[in-house]
Amino acid sequence: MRAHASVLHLDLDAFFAAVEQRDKPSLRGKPVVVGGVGGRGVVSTASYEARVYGVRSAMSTREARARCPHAAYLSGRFEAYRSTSAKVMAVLRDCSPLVEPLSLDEAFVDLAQAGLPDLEVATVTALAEEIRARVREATGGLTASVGIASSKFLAKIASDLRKPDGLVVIEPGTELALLRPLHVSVIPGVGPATVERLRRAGVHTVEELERVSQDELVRLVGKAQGQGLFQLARAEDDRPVVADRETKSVSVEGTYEHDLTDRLQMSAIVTRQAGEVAKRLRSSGLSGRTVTIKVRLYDFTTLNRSSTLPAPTDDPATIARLARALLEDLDTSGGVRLLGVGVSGLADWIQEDLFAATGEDDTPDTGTTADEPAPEEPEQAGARWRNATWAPGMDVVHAEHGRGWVWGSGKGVVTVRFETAETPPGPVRTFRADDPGLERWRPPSEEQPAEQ
DNA sequence: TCTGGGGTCCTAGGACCC
DNA sequence: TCTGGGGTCCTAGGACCC
Repeated sequence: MRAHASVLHLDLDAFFAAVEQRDKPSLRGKPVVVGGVGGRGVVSTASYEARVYGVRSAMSTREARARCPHAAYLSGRFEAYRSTSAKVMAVLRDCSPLVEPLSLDEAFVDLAQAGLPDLEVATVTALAEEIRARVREATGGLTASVGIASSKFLAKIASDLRKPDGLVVIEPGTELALLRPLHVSVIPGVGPATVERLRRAGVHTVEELERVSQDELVRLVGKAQGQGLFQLARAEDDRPVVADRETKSVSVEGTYEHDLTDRLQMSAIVTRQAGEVAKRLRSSGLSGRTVTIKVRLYDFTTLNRSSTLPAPTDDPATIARLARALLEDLDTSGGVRLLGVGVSGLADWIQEDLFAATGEDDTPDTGTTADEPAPEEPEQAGARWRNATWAPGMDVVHAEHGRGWVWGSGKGVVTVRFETAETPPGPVRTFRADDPGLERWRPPSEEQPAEQ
């Protein structure tokens, strides 16, 4: 917690719906619901006119239609939201270099970096009003709610207190008085499951939370969350505003109007999704080692299966093969309502960079000869199959080879075998890592069926 | 024919290594 | 022929956020 109220949190009001009303004047003043419009859709954003009828985010669109049949139901135009968001973020970055976007419609701004003459309440209030006016101007009339306080935690709570189109500055020294009477659910990270656990322990308000020992909180909700709650209940929060947070994963998923039962169709879907993930990875200059599929069964049971490669990839065929192989191992006979593919373990370098760094000599430069024991850490360049991703220091090789994969492992030795997504692994062969035969090895590809 | 899509973070168990 | 402790990586699931 800082001595001054110098953390600002900005939240655009009913953002997606507000963009639609801005761009389509006939929708202004009327209930607008943005979200999935199909039979299994949910509400993403409801305009304030729709909220009057009890329509809320995350509600099924079916229920929203029952509550407010005359609303306009729109599936959303994310390009418009992205470009509008970019204008808002530009306004914020113009005020302070330290801006942390949380989503398209939310961001923290560190006012201690804004170059203000001081951080008194009157000064930051004037800046906040200026920001709100500039956001309105830059976006063609969108309103924002702003909170300013001595920490991220309190700034976020403050921006929620006077929605929509509100501004709340929590004066330093008054934080606990404001916080104590509030319900624990105002604390970010406290959702339905945590509310229920705390309720059973007789805890409803922040004031009651403050009376629980740290050990007891850890027992109730786990180590990380328990320690976090113990601090937040005392308004203790020193988390810095962080610009440029790195992407950790990229994923694509889809829920289908009717449960899927056809394995071939599912296979085709994850192949397409893998392609979309790869495209987005490439457009961001990213690649990742772990491929995950997500499968939601007919009964809403959700399964994740993942597999980690020895080196990052952004190759659609590699991601698709792995995703299909993971799908093969699941029993989907009861029907599948959702399928998804994701890549995590991201690096901002890709295979080619790794390769370039390890050298491309035709003859691996190794200090060992054939009759010396293999070194613990092989120093020669990796095997050079097409798209190979093995390099010195790595203990597994993974490479694309013709119509299948080569897998192998070892320290000083490399064990290789050939497989495709559709066939079991072929015979195993072992080479010393510096054996030139490794370079010449070819899979028994003629025996392998072609990939679909 | 309840229950999206894109994310982040945490927990827990097992494998493996030293 | 008994039995460690710590650290890291991987996998699976769950809570939560917008």
